[in-house]
Amino acid sequence: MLTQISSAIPSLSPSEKRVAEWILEHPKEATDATLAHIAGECRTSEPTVLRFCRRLGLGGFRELGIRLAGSLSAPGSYVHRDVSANDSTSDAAMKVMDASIQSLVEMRTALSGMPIDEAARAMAEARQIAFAGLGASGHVARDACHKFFRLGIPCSSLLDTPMILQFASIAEPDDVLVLLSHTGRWQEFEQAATIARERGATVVAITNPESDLASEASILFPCRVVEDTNVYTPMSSRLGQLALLDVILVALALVRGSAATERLKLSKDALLGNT
Amino acid sequence: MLTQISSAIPSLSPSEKRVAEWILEHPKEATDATLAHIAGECRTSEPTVLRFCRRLGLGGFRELGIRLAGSLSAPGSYVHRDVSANDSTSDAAMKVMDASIQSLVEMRTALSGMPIDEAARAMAEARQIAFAGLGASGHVARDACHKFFRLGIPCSSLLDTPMILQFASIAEPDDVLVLLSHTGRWQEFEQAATIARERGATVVAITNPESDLASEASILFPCRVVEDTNVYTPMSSRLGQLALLDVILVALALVRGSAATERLKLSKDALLGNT
DNA sequence: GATTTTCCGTAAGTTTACTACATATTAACC
DNA sequence: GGTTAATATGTAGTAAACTTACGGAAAATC
Repeated sequence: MLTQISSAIPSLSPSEKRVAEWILEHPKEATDATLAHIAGECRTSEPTVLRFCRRLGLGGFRELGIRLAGSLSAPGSYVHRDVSANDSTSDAAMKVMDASIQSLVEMRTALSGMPIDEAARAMAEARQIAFAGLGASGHVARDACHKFFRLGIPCSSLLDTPMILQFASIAEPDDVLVLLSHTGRWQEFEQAATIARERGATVVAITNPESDLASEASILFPCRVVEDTNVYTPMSSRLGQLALLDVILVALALVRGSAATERLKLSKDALLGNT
Repeated sequence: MLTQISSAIPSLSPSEKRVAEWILEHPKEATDATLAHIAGECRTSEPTVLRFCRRLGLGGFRELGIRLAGSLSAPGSYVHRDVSANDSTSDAAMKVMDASIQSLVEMRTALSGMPIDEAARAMAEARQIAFAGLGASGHVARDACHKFFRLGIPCSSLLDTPMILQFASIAEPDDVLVLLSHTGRWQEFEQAATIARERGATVVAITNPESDLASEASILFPCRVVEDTNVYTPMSSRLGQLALLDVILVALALVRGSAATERLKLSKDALLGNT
């Protein structure tokens, strides 16, 4: 918002410019200021201030305060900043946490465009679900397997390419194969997806939407990879994937209704006070 | 602000409670809503809404919108609200993500009180590191093992109690044993910690600070468990643990300096464009 | 069962945001 | 250089918003 204002300054009329500058200098004060107050401070009239708001694409003056307050408390919160070798440990720690939080926040906003319902419905009727992933994604697959298993659905995790291909070639129409891959560049994944679909199974892909794998999937969860140029930065996108699977799990539990809920409860009770 | 509202609910009168709940359910809408609109939605009168604002320590209604807008884009805007059976899928999805983000944010603030430096130094000089965890924590252990291994340090993951005890009983002074347990109530963990310490090894515990295990550890990372009463809510604290291990990893890399960095880079290059 | 306290809504008052119109100022063009 | 068009700015008014004051109802207390 503040940057938006400053970039709009050149195209503003003289008195509107004064308004813009005053707001940039006193953003805090501007949030709860009244139209008359700002007009007075800028030695101009109320309609001018209002016109200034309109020119920014705002609906009215009230919206200015809201938007201003929003971008005021947001500033730089959880931006992804690279860790450098001469950071103190606590600086680095904060940066890593920020990056992780950031990736979850991004995942959250991306959620609205994802076929969660579709996936949940497909899984609800599945005979079995297999989660496939290599390397870091393998851990996610294993974790997912463990979680979905608690709903009472037969699950397995496939952690190497031969296993994945084998599963695909014996898949049946009511099986669901979930493929986890950050870039989607392993050719074997694409192959497995094709084979499994030919056999009528549902293929869910959690991967880069531009990859070949993505185009082969029945249901696609697009997850863009953040280019990690920095060596210190760990794969925080992995956290996003884990959270995404949590989301799908809960959606599935909702679709399946009371039976699933009951199973979740039982497995939770069995552990009560442990792990 | 949102957390402030939800924590104030018990001390509110019935109709004010309705206002609070409506705002928590429609925080976005509430930012630019008018007094009359909220009153209508909650089937109450305008003064009631205003009194609600005052009770929160706000100067007036206008301030509510501002503060709300602020905390919506701010760090702590992700309140933990339980998923209920009649939530829509997308509502539930958002709630799950919010809970996950929330747990990371909490972890972030807790970070300052954690012995990251100490752990990193101990690990930097270690002959080997073992990560132990059961169930869900087992996945975290395996994940950690995989990550730390990339620094060039011999690592192993211990996923059942016999293995953990065995490791403890053959541990050597420059070994590091990392014990992962949400509640810290498994007695075997406590035993393992005692044995390993007797043999001179360093025991790092990531667990509930009130547990017996916590008191046996050489280095303690206190992680409080959120009492998950709701069946739908998955263990989002697991994400916090994963992120914490990322943090320790980076700290370790910083302590070890260029050699470790180089190894990280190599293992990343080997995967370039994959996984 | 009476009395006090708290809660809530009606109605009035005041401020605030917004609109319509009029005037000044600048820019363009003949 | 004067006239016209266009834009920029201000004034006045209006409708809607926020706030206050007061009175009645419900709940709690004695």
